[in-house]
Amino acid sequence: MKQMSSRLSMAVHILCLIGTMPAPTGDVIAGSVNTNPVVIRRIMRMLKQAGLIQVRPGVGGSKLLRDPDRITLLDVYHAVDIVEGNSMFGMHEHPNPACPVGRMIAGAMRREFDEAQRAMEQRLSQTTIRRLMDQVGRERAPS
Amino acid sequence: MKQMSSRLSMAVHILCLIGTMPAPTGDVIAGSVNTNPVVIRRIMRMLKQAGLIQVRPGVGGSKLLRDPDRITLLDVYHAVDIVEGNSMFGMHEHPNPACPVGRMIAGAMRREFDEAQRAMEQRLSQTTIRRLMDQVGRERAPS
DNA sequence: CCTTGTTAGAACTAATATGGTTACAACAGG
DNA sequence: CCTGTTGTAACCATATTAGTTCTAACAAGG
Repeated sequence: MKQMSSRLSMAVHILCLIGTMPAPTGDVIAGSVNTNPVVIRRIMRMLKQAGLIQVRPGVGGSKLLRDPDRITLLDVYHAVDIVEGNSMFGMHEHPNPACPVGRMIAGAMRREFDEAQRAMEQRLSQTTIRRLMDQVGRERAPS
Repeated sequence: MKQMSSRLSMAVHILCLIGTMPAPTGDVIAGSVNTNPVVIRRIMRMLKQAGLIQVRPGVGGSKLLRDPDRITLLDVYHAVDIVEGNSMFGMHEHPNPACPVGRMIAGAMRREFDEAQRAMEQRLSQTTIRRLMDQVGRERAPS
């Protein structure tokens, strides 16, 4: 299976940077993430639309619109990793309705997949950007 | 984000069919899943390699190699939905080591993503093929 | 032996998502 | 006005996916 887009990890990286540095520009962020500034801008637009950050056009610089204690990985996930229909599990769409198994299997599977996804999202919602910022700071100290 | 491959849902469908019908051929299965037989064979090869089913070449027909009580959705997931490095969360690969955040963020995120994935897999491991077969049978009865 | 129905799999295609890149417009402050 | 920045469209190379065509191998019945 294909991995999830790395947009989520880049977005978390971006938020941690904005929470740590004073108003970094897109180019500075791109330098830390190590990618093209346009890629950063694309993701920052999604974070903006989700109400997580504010960006000053023209003059540059961005800041968090919410306390990092109140931004969870699930918030970021929803902001940047939108899946059609909100279900990450792809399903074959036209099982044969003439077959009893074909007719009933889709609904039964959907329920199980939804539960599995809910478990993942519940875990993501328990980690905040603050927590990651703290980890970065702590590991940095001993040097 | 792109949805996961529908191989997982097709594989579950296949296993439920094999557990329900007596030795269905690939074409019959393809009829119920409503796709090309080669797609079915591709998935069945993975299920074979995982030791979940046995297929009789030439003469046709397949059967489960394990009691459906002992096949979980996680088993099927592992059989067909292999992700490189076993991590479903893609991460940007070269954060700038010259930046404190860039240097430390990858490990911190990896831990959180792994936990989220574990939560999902744990939930998948709690549902068996038998359970889905039963649901199909039960819902079919009232007709 | 040979016909038939099947599994096995290589090779190819169209559609789609993705990260990256270039180019240019809009904007704000000195 | 000049400069550095954000905003965005357009395009590209790559990879995954489900699907398709085609051919070979195989096993059983006649």
